[in-house]
Amino acid sequence: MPVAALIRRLGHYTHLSHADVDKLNALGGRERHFTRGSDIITAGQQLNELLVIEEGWSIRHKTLEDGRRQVLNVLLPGEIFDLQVMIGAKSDHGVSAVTDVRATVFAPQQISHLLAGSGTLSMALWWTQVQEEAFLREQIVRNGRQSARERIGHLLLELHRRAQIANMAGENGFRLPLTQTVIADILGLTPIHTNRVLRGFERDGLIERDRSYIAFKDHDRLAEICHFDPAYFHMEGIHRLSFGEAAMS
Amino acid sequence: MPVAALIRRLGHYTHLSHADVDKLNALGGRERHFTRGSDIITAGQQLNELLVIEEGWSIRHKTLEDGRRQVLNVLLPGEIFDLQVMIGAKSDHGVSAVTDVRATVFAPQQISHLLAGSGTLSMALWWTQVQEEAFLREQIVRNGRQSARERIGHLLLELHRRAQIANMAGENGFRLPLTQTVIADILGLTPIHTNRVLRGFERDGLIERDRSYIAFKDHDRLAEICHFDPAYFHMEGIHRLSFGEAAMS
DNA sequence: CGGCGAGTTGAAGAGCTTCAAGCCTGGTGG
DNA sequence: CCACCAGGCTTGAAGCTCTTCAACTCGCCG
Repeated sequence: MPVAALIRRLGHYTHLSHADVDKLNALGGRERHFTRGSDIITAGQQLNELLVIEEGWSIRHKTLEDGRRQVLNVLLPGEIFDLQVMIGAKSDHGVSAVTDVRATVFAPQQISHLLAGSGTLSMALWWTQVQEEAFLREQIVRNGRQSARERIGHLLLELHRRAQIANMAGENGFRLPLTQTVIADILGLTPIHTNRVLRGFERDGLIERDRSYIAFKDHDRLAEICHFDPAYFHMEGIHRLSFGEAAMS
Repeated sequence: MPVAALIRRLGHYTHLSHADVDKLNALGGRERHFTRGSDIITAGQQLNELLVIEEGWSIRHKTLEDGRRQVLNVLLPGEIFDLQVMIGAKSDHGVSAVTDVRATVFAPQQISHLLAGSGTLSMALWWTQVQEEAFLREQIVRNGRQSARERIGHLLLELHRRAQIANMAGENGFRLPLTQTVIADILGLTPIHTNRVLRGFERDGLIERDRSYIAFKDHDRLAEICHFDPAYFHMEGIHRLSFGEAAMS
């Protein structure tokens, strides 16, 4: 099952037929491993293969000459089918593994054929793109107009939900293998301040932490404080098959 | 020429054959006008038509319950072919006209057929998506890790370049019909501070302003101060036709 | 047992916001 | 033709959030 994580993710919002699942599994693809801290994609690199994360956490990021780093998004299993590959562009940002990562690598042509061959799968893959773009937009709103407290709470709630979709989280808690420095780089803050806010959440009885594990003690109140509304996840499913129909015709 | 702006934009990075241009023009599409300040797309709206801006400036934006607004991106002529439409999703953000806007409206099926029918056009349209996603990413880095001064300069340089691509700007200046409040909402700042920084740029001889016109007096120095590197525009052109080939097969 | 990466805490200060008020410009109506 | 109004721009002063600098602690692995 080289793309089990992708199949699981797609299954959360659409029904894949056995035939579709078979097509995905038949893709084959090469398995690759990345160790904690290593680069999966380097900024400026010519993209000629397509990657799907199977296991582990990674981040898209960009660094200024003076060393300031901004994390663009966190990548979980089932994610990272990148449009940039489809036009053979150079990557404008890097991707790094924050834990050990297992991924499956495809040739872009394999995906092209998939898109041309199944309406449902085409839609499903466009949906993954729509969702990732939505995460980027939410990141802009969060970092642009929310306070440090709101940002950190909002991020925790988003990652918890995404971890659930990837089958990596329970009802009220999850393992978050990101250092406070990485969290700060996601949110445009300093690690020091990130630390203070997290401790504040604990003091206020909103969360509990044990090593990398985060437990929500009052999920609803936290969601209210942070204005967390997961509508941007676009989980409502597909409503039209416009592109798929055309691709099949 | 209902899609002249789109054709112009695509021509900046790839060569469209006469046949391709004819196909684009044959799309027809319905012309729509929006007055300054009106909504083009409302957050939560079910998307069932596809829009290309022909003339005027607009913004993607999202507003929190308490009124704080964040602008996600600025849209110029030739832009806004939105993946969300292709899967019939509800929009997770609004789009508003900041000047009077003229746009062309298509049915998603028209674009589907286009994608299935021409490799070059498919690639060209994917490229527009790649570029828009790159603008979002750059927005995250800018707002997350740059100072107010850097952000404002960087934004001015980006918009100038994009205005050039849309044939709306000269070598060293352009008309920027955004109020300082909108600029502040793009950059996650207050209009007051935005004003102070702009005046500071004038005092330092970096720019001159006359009503909505911005002139760069020392473009290179400003670009250096703001770490502006337009690599993220992805203007280097297309290197592979993987998707297009498949779509044509 | 020593060292390293990550987390924690304190104190001082910078950058940006908030509140408040005045000004300028273009458009409107008497 | 000009008074007036509204929206946007400008400036000042005070204050808060977050950063910066510095030091110490904790847990883990060799």
